[in-house]
Parts: sequence; C-alpha cells; structure tokens
Amino acid sequence: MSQQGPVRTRFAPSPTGWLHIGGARTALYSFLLARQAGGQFILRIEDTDRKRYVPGSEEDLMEGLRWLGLEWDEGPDKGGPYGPYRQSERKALYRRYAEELVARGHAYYCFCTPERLARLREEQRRRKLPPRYDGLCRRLDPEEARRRVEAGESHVIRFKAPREGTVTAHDLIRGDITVANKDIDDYILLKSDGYPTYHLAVVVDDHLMKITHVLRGAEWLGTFPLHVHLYRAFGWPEPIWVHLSTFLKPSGKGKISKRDADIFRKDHKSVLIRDLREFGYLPEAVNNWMALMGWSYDDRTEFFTLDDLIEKFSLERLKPSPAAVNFSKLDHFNGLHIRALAPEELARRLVPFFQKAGYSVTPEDLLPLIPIIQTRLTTLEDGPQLAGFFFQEDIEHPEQDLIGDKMDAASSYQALSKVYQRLEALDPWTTETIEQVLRGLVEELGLKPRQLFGIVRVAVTGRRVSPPLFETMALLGKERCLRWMKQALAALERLQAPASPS
RNA sequence: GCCCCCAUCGUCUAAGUGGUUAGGACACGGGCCUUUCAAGCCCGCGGUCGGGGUUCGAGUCCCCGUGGGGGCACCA
Repeated sequence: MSQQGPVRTRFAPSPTGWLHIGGARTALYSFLLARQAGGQFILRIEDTDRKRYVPGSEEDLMEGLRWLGLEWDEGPDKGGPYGPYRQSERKALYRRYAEELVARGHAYYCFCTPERLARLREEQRRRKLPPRYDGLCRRLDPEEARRRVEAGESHVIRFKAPREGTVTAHDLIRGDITVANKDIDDYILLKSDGYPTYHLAVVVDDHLMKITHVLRGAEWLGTFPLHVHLYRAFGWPEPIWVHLSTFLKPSGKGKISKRDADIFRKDHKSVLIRDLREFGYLPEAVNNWMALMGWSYDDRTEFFTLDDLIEKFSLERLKPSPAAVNFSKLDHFNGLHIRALAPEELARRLVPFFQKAGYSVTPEDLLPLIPIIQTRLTTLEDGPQLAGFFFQEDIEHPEQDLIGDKMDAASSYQALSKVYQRLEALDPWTTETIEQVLRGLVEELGLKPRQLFGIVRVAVTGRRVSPPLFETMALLGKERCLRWMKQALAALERLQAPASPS
C-alpha cells in the first residue's frame, strides 16, 4: 500500500458526452470500493478541453450517477475539503506544478508551433517512424527559455522523459508492466492556453485529493508508465492502479462505435445510461449487469442488489480481458429485479411509462394490476403495452382474431353470444364466478378451453396476448366487458355476412 | 511502422498456491405446467485459439505463433 488513510476513490469524467456503461461501470466499482471501506467517493469533472465541452453533459453525468444510486461524497455541486472539483476552476494550480517540474529538471519549455509538430509527424509517418517529439526545445538553454517565456512567447511545458532504462508500473489486475523509457514521448503537460493536459491534471488532482485507488479504463494503460514517471518526478506516493477492461460490441468483435450505438437504440437497447432509464430498465438491473462484466463473485451467484455489491465486491476478482456487452442478459436481470420489487414500488415506477403512453394513472390505479403483470414485464416500457387497455374507454377488435382456433365466424359468434348472456346475468362479478361460468360453458359448448377463452380474450382486451383472462375481466369490470363483447359480437356478425357491394 | 494489454461454450464467467466426468448464467432447442403470453421447473446443445516446451500430471507455468483490443494530439 502506497498511501495510508481512508480509502478514497473518484470518478473523473470529462463533460464531452453522455454517461455510458463504460464510465458508469468505472463509477460503480469506485463507489463500491469506497463504500465497503467506509471511505469517500469523489466526483471530479475533467473539463480542461474547452473545445470539446458538450453543454448539458455535466448534468447528464450527475443525473445518471444519481439514478444508479452512486451518490458521491465530494463533488462540484456539493463541495468538499479538496475542492474545487472542476478542473477548469483549478487552472492556476497546474501551472505551479508544471513549473515545479521544470525547476527540478523533469520538464522543459517548448516553443514549437502546432504547424511544425504537424510537419514533424507527417515526416515521421512517411518514414514509418513512430510519431514522437524530436526534442528540439529540450536542448534549449534553460535560461534562454525562461527569458522567452517571460517575454510572453507562446509555449507549452513538456515532460522530459528519460532516454534510457525502463519503468515498471504496477497494475493491480495485470501485475507489473515494464516499458522502455525510449518509447515514452515528451508529452505535453501544460498547453499553450495554460490548461493542463490529462496527464498533468490527473496526477496533480489525484494526489491533492488524496485518492488511494485509481480505477479507470484500460485505454489509459498506454500512458500509465508516464503517469508513474510523474509521480516519481514529484516525489509523491503512488495510488493503487486499477485499469478496467474495455467493453466490446455484442458480437465480441471490436469496440462499440457510434454507428453500433445508433443501431442498438432502434431496438431500445443502448449503452447510454439516460437511454436505459428511458427504455424502462431499472437502475438495480443496470448495476447488476454492469458489475458482472469484468467481475464475478463465485461460480453461481449472479443476482446482486447495490447493497450486496457493496458487501461482496472485491478488486481481486476483477478480470483483465475485454467483455462483450450482452443486452439479452440485461433483459434477464431487468426481469429478475422487476419481480423482486414490492408491488407498491413497481406500481410507482410504472407510472411515468403509462403517462408517456398517454394514460394518466396513479400508483393506486396500477396497484391492482401488479399481481397479473409483474412476471410478464421485461422492461417498465412493457407495462402500457401489456395493460394499457385497462385505462381505455374503448378498444379496437382485430376482427380476424375474434375467430376461435379451428373455428369459423358463425361458431365463434354463437359461442361468444352465449358467454355474453351468461355473464350479463352474473352476480357477483369476481375472478372466481367468471371462471366458473366460462369453464362451464367450455363443457357445455364442447369446445377446448383455448378456443373459447381465446375468443373472449380478444373480445375483452382486443389482443391475442393478455394477462390471465379471469383476473383481467374481474379488474375490467362487468360494464366494460359486456360493452366490448357486444362490439365484438357486432364485428363477428359482419364477418358472417360480408356486406355486398352497394 | 512502433508500444502496451488480453485469450475457457455464441456471450458473461467459475475452476484460491498445476491434481476427478472443465461448473454456473444468458441465449438457443426440447419437455412439464397451462386459457394466451410470461414466470417457474426439468432435460439437451455447446468451450480451454494453435504449436512447442516444463512436469508423473497443464485451462492453470514458460516460449513462439495467431486472433482481438487499446494507444502513438497543445483530446480525455
């Protein structure tokens, strides 16, 4: 362990887009680690590139994290002892640290223009050389460089990477990673606009904020040794480094592109947290799903609540290999967590989805339906689709569907009118009495249950697929059942005697 | 072109320091239940990337291939 004190982790996104499962999973693990150790989870916004700032993304990040239940202890909106937590508000700080590195001989001023650097890279590309800074300004006399800086000349500060030897960086899940120093470029630490690059900012802030475990995506593995160099140049103790595996597209072939993401969305699948929320996924399910991509508890346990995860998560069981996202597994987890919800809670969560579909309902309206729809939902979005007719004054009857299995319009009409007569006289109107009547009629009419119930189902719901029939009818009420059956009978009548052309 | 990482069923994964028929989940196929659709239960299909080593013994350790991923910006 390189640092002592409480466990402190952070999620440090840049506000350049919407929160996606890659970032959210990093946040989740970081949150879990802090919570289980009784430490702090920090949110830090890395907005040092003003050109790439996407308005609204910071809000999206926070809303997404809160929706998932990953509340932070310190962050831009709530402050904390090591603030500010937005890098653009810490700008002055970075220059000081960059200058310190120059003073210690670990960095230098560079006056090369972007144009010269572009030409240099082009030249190197042509000669099939690795693109790298050629060290022109590294050879400048420090005194002269300082004079030029003081004269106001545009410049950056670069890291003076050692030219010989190797560095060994230790990643918790991969072990030691050793690279030759000659393969490390003289990275820019401070840009000409005075903002730091990621490399400087992340090191300075993680140190100042006393971060003990750095969890981040595997895309940082390449510059990981540079960061280790920086810690050593500053003389700071390193945090524990954990580079999380990347996510691949469902086929396992390649990472997820913007185009892939658009294709998923058409099918109401998405890698964006805001979409998953909108598409009717539960935060519980999303967390469960994300947690298991790259981590496992044992050889059988798969259902986890956030509290379970706080208790059971461990860095030791993280995997280094990339994982393909599996949306059918998300569906599976969503069904599991929907079924685990208390009826009142499910009713409450379903409300916005019914409202969006045009049904103005309250949780109380929905509650009686829960017992018959809970096992039938994959997403909350399925709610109105499955049970919207409960809140309609009228329904449509697809006429052909009113004809029973292996029957014709005439016999279906006969059967349904019999049902109508008996139910009209039924009192009281309950699941049990309805079932009694209908089962009696099955017998009496010599039909199969599926034939008669099928006809009635379409008559009273307008659909071939519905929640269980008797419960549905009881909930619908006698008046609507009779009215809709009457309409169905009229439709069957029309089918028997097709209107002759007039 | 250079550097780094990874490798068990289609997919997510288990098999602490090498030791039985490589286990579970999703998906898929079949069955049970059954008024539809689900849920639930049962059964099945299916895997250690290839080649060399080390060893009595390799999914597990080493090397080489191959495949995949990431990086090589005054972006993060």
